Amino acid sequence: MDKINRLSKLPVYQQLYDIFRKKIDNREWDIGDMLPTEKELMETYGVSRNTVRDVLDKLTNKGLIYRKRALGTFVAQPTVEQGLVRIINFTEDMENRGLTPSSSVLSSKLIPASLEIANKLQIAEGEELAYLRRLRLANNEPMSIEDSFFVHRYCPGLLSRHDYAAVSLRKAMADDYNIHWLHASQVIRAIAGSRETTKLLGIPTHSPMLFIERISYSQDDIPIEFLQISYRGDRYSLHNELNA
Amino acid sequence: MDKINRLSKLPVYQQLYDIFRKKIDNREWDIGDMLPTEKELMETYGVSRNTVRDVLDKLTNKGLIYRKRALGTFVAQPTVEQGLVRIINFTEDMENRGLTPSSSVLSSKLIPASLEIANKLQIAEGEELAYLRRLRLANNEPMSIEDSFFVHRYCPGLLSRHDYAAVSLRKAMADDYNIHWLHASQVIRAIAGSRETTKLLGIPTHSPMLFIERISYSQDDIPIEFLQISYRGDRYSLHNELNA
DNA sequence: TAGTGGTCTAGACCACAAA
DNA sequence: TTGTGGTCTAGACCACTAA
Repeated sequence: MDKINRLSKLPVYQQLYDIFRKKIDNREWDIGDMLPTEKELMETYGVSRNTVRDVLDKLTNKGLIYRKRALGTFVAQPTVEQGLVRIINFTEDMENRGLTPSSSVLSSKLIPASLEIANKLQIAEGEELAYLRRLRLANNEPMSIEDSFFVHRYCPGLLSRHDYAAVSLRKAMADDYNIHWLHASQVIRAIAGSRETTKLLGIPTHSPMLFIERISYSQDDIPIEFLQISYRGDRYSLHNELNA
Repeated sequence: MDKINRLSKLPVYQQLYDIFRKKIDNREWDIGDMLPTEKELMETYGVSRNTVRDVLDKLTNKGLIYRKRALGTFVAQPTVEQGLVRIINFTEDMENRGLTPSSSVLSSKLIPASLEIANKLQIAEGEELAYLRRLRLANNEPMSIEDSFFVHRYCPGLLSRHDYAAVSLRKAMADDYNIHWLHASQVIRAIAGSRETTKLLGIPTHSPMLFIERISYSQDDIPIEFLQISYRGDRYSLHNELNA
């Protein structure tokens, strides 16, 4: 049973957020279920209504729950558009789309940073980068080519630690180097696929591709990874919701 | 001078939000400026601190302001990524990018809904649509082709009311039919430009294009407009921020 | 030390949906 | 009518930054 620890350094609302978040992830509160009323939550956790509401507001903003006046608070259907809001990896992305992901490593080596990449990662030209090129598949059909560039100084030996056809880079960064992504900045474009890329994906030369470039920042707000993804235009699209 | 009207049907926080929003838009509170302290805002508008904070929280979530503990609250730099979060029109989008927008109308007529469009707009196949095709330019260079389809029943006579090379459709819908966009749902893809589209844009046939399809909903949550935009891949890209 | 935002409490009354 | 979430108040103490 989760309780609020008044002696913890974490604020009450943060602890409560984590508790609720876990219940939703566990399906203890399942999709469509009504949460306990605000009054019940106050009593269960011994906090004031404003604190409960503060937490529910945050979960509402994240799209995890929704409220119906006079009816209650409910667990929301997970949205599919998170690839444009939350950092998710290829595996999670494909599973959201009901596809089975797999990968193969095409290249894995240390290289010096080009001027362009050095600028994006705020490092010196020529600094050592860990470079990984992977082919991504969905239901065993090629979906995209991913080129990852890591500042090697922050994750020495990264490339030889795991087989990245099976292990997620995100997990390796977290477990081995205690680096967690805080946020990322990305640009989305349409390009004509290069001869090399289209050949790897088994599509005609110059086929249109959705091209994403992303810079990811660690919890200390340091840019660590530069990522280029070329998605097949015929298989991949992005969805999102806009507000007024 | 803006005051809170206690007799208004609008809640206090909503009025306060509108007041603050207007001050930011007017540059009365300019970018980087420190806002009055929470205490001052309480006194100026005669509301409690929680209400002030509630409003500042909402503005923070929208990215319009940011807070620095012990220092104050400040007006944020406008972000350029709003095209992936907020509904904005071509004019606003180009101005955000520092470009000068212009338009020309290529076609304007009533047509029956195809099955595909009828499904997206939740109407019967063959129902009358107002169709408008426009060429969009930035700094007098072609940027995109926009095809708009409106359910004509909700905006009879739309096409003959204004010259849509100059007047925004959004403004016409609001002023003439009292229809305001509540939200929209869109899909982003990379496609090869058709012979017709590329010719209109003055680029090689089959050039890659960023293709956006959007369904926009009125304040009553009724789908009113279906929009297809083909952006030149060499001139247009989307930026956004992701969180963990 | 003074002043800021960050967190939290204990109440109050209102608006809406369902029985 | 009952019970829900929506709005609002008045206060308290804490944590951080700058002088």
